[in-house]
Amino acid sequence: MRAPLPRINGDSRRHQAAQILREAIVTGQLKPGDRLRELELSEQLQVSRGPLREALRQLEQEGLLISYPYRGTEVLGVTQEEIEEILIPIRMTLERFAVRHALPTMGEEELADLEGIVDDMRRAASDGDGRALSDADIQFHDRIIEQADQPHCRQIWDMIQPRVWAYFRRDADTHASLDEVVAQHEKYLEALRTGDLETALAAVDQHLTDIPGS
Amino acid sequence: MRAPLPRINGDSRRHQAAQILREAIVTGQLKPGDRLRELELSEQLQVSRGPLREALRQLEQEGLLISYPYRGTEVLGVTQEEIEEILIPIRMTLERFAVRHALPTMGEEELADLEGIVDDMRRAASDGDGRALSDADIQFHDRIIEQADQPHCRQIWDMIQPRVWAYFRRDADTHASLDEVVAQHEKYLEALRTGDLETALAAVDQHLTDIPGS
DNA sequence: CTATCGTCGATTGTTGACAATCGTCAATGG
DNA sequence: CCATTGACGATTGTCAACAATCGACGATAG
Repeated sequence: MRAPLPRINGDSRRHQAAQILREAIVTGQLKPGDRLRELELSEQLQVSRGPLREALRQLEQEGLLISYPYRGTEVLGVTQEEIEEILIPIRMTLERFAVRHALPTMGEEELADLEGIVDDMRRAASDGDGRALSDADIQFHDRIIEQADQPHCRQIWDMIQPRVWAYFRRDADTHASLDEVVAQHEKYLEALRTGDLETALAAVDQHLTDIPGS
Repeated sequence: MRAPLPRINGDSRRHQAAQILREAIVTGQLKPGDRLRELELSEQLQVSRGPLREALRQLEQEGLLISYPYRGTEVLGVTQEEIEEILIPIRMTLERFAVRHALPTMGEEELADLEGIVDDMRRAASDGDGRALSDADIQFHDRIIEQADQPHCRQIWDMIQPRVWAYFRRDADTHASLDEVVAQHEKYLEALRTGDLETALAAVDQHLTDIPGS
């Protein structure tokens, strides 16, 4: 038994549609207040309305859309206050929990994976590619959540993360400098390497306090 | 213009199906590990598979179900650790935020509404009706969240609350006494009546610390 | 002129049939 | 006897047609 080769296309149409729409909202192609019509979308995405509707419901639960019965679905915004007072604190709760569970199970292999992601971040930063940096950033934290292997933690994470991501990509151009983001993750990873829980948790707190969007 | 008379049946079939299944899971009629088949459910609920699937996706996002592609959907449990380390802290974040927003907008009318719910709780407690007490409890907190009128807060609340509810109704019979629950809410309501933010927030903290499930 | 009511187009809600995928188990070959 | 493979039944994934509902507009009565 070995790891399966990369799947041809393991994602259901629902999943694909959700991903495309999420991307469009997060990158600002779809702006808060824009109305979405199911028929139009299903034609553009080459997906029937069945799976599309399920995708819309999912994005609704992710806080990116809001729908009104018989009257359509529209893109929902997030305020800075909601980000700071709700979403970031929840992220902190989740990531602290995740680290507590992930840390004991992290061997050299897992740490090397994270190091690889940080390498990607370094490349992206030196290329000035904010988009690639952001992707790697998300991947870094995703990996930690994944490693914790706690279904509810993972599930709530998937619910919270898109809102934060959307906010920082469309409403807040005032990012930390690219290099700063890389440096922060290097520090975070180093704390994980010590294997000491308190050190790691302190790194989580500092990381999310300094650059809350990443 | 007056408030519309109670709707004949304003809920879509998706909503109805979701509500029935949520209730069944929360009350323990459906237990963790039980497998759900779409065709069977759609026959029992008299709903076609389309809306049913959307309902299943919603309950999946609420953390009550988990589904595996082409292999079915099953009821998901919650561990005590997840409740204590993730769900209760998140509830605390949400309810503190909600109180901060709701308090300034609470007039005599809103406080009287809450008082009415507490009356219901008193009745339920003296009847020994734990189910009615639980319903009123949820309604009490729902009302506060509603009053805050913050879409993301409300939306995440709806995501978190069913898990907590399910846990305390099926896994933890060790409740506080019925009268204790009533007394706690009386104290909470009184703190809201003062109109002082710090007093109210302290009440939230104490409330969720003492009887975290309510 | 104004308010009410009926009609209509647009859009979402629902359905049942069809297609794709998975796990199982028996047949086959070594 | 064991491993591999192929076919089968069960179940979910997808689709396109049909029904229900909403908001808007214009006709009509006062």
